[in-house]
Amino acid sequence: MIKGLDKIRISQFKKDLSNCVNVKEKTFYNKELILSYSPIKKQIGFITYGKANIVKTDKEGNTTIMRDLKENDIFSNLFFQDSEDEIYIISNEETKVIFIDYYTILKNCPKNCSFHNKLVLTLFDLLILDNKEQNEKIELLSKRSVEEKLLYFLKQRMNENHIFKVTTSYKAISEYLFVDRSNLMRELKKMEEKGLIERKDKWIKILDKEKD
Amino acid sequence: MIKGLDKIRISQFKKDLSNCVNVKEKTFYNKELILSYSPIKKQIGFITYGKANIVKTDKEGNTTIMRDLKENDIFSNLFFQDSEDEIYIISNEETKVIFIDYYTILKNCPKNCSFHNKLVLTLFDLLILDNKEQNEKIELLSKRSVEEKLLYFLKQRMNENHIFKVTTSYKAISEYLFVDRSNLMRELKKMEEKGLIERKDKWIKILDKEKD
DNA sequence: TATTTATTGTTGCAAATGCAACAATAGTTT
DNA sequence: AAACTATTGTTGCATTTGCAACAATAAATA
Repeated sequence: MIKGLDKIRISQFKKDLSNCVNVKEKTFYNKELILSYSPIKKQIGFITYGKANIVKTDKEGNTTIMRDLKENDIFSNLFFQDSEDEIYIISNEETKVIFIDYYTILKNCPKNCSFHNKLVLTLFDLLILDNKEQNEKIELLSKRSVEEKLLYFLKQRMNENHIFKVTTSYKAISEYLFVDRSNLMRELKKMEEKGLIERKDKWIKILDKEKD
Repeated sequence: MIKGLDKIRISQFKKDLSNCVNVKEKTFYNKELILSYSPIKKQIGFITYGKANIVKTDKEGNTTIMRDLKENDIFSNLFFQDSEDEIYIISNEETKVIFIDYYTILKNCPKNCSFHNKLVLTLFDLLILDNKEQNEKIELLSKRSVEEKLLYFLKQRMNENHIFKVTTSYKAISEYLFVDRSNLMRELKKMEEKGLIERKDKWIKILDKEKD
């Protein structure tokens, strides 16, 4: 899960955080607004528990899921562009988040504590991780067909037994892939006929046909 | 151009860099390999001059342009996933790059200099900027039609007079948008007929029809 | 439990897209 | 200048896609 950062370091990070800067952990329930764009209040959030989505709403009111966020993921309204579309972070279930004010990171620690530097370095690592995940999404969206998008998505998320369980909904997946839902269903059927996948309700087994 | 970081800070950053850690500025000419994926040598690059592309090549040999990079942009092989596809950074013209070894940033500065902390903070800011640009690319790719993709792309890059000059080629743009080139040309013609744009060779004028 | 709401599954159809193939230019090299 | 190469412009066509509309389930709520 966390490749670049080990768990010990993460848990130490959480402890250091409260030592060093003023942080508050907040709990959100399903479908609550965690953070939205703000040109003034720049915050970094760190998910300690649960799941959330970065959701975009354009001026016509169409919403799309930009990113999936999970435990140990970092996010910030710093990342959002000043745009016509509105971007929110919405909890997907009970979610706990630590908020860190951006400017308290930038300025030197008032307590001059040794944590501060470490804090920045860890945030740095987390940012790099986030960057990687964004790259992944760009790769996903670079796929030309729904089949390719879906296969990439599934392979990225399947377990050791090549099984992926739809925990959200097919609707949510279609939004994440930016494709039409009904077409996604049609494509799923085609892929099953082709022998690329097997499907039972919300379980999808990816049959690795691609050996070269 | 650089919104979050002012120019003074960037130029100070460059000076500090050479004071603090071992850096080398390298010059690349057109279409040279600047950086590729490496699980061992983790480097961060900072473009001081010129333009470059992040280019992906899949196992079938299809190449696509993942990102555009320009002066003051940051990049790193840290951002790349361990994947079947190969990712390179290629210069697009004469390009100067400062390389910083990732691990020299993480460990404390041997000289214990005050620059070190500032260095990390600036890198932090640059990473956030990069993150924003990635978000922009995700937004671009989230558009469903070629017309929408193209309009988003053009509006993002047009000057005050609503003019965009194709400095690279239409081919390169089609690769950047992950769409078929011939279709892009067709779409350009349609958009001209619709009165959305005006076009003369490599100049495109975006006519802002969208007033609500 | 009955009712309401959300999701899933299906299909016809028009529109958009990618592909292939080729001509016309523009740009480069010999 | 001639030859070569890369880019641009065009088109027909098969395929893919999104849209709309509706039925069948499943899930949530009264």
